[in-house]
Amino acid sequence: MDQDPLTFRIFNEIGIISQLSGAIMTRVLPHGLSMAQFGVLNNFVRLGGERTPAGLAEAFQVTRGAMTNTLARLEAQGFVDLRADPADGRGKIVSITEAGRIAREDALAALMEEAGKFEGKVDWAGLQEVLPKLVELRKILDEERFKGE
Amino acid sequence: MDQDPLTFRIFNEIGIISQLSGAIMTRVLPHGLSMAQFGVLNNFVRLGGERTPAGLAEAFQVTRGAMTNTLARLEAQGFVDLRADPADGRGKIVSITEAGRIAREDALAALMEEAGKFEGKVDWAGLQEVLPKLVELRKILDEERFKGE
DNA sequence: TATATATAGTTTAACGTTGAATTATATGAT
DNA sequence: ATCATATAATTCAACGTTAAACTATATATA
Repeated sequence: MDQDPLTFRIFNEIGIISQLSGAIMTRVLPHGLSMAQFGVLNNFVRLGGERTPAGLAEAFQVTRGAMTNTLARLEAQGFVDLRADPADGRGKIVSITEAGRIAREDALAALMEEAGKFEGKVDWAGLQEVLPKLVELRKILDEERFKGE
Repeated sequence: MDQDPLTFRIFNEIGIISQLSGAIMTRVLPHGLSMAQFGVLNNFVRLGGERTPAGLAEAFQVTRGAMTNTLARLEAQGFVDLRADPADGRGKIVSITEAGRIAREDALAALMEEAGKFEGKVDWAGLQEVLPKLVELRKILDEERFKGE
């Protein structure tokens, strides 16, 4: 691993961290919520208002098919509400339900508690410096997505 | 997103980068190789010798079921060879084939060429500082995996 | 107004993964 | 030597994802 070029090592570490953190979070989340589902609920609570499936898909960098799936599961659990868009026959409008707010609250608490276990172990100050560089890298990769279109 | 706690923002960026970089690499890889498959071939070339499926699974932080799947696909393409371990009736021994070496060579070239497109755009010097912090974070998450066992 | 093109959402097959169950073999304790 | 336990590998169902095909509706152009 040590002789791999920097690029690979970075992406390799990022891939593993993504997998491990996702596994930990999923294990901790209540109400059978996946990270994708929690993300949607959290987005609704933080930003308020309503969304279209297409808007959510774009916000989470995910295909519309994936968002259809996530929303269907959230709806089945009663955590979001889907209704036809009166202004656009093709569209739907998504909103969070009261049960969804509660689930999100519980989930946030569980994630925070889990994060607490890493306090002291992890150099958060160091990671604070890392964040902007990750953001920059993400934006560059993101631009590349639309090059050939 | 800006009001999420640092933890979430870090893991969120990492998750997106993982997804985007994986998509780009998969698109670029020749011979129908997935990243998982390339990783195995690359490991063989860099480190030489032979491996057991269990050893590979551990090295790549993946379940044995996943490695069984990856190896089956590599074997079907003729890129690795699987044979019974003469010293252990349960085990198998995996080795890379000549076709596997060639595929790995092609894949590495393709990945390098793609990486070249990001030269200049990405602040690699800055990312060099990021790497050790990612490694540290990964190790801590990794330890947590075995806590309750 | 008719027609072409774009967009919203869903569906489907395939992928790589997990976790749990299963089979086969090894190892260790009594 | 037997029996319990551990380990190697595989299989299976489920998940979340993608890409592509599809249906339905909107929009723009000729």
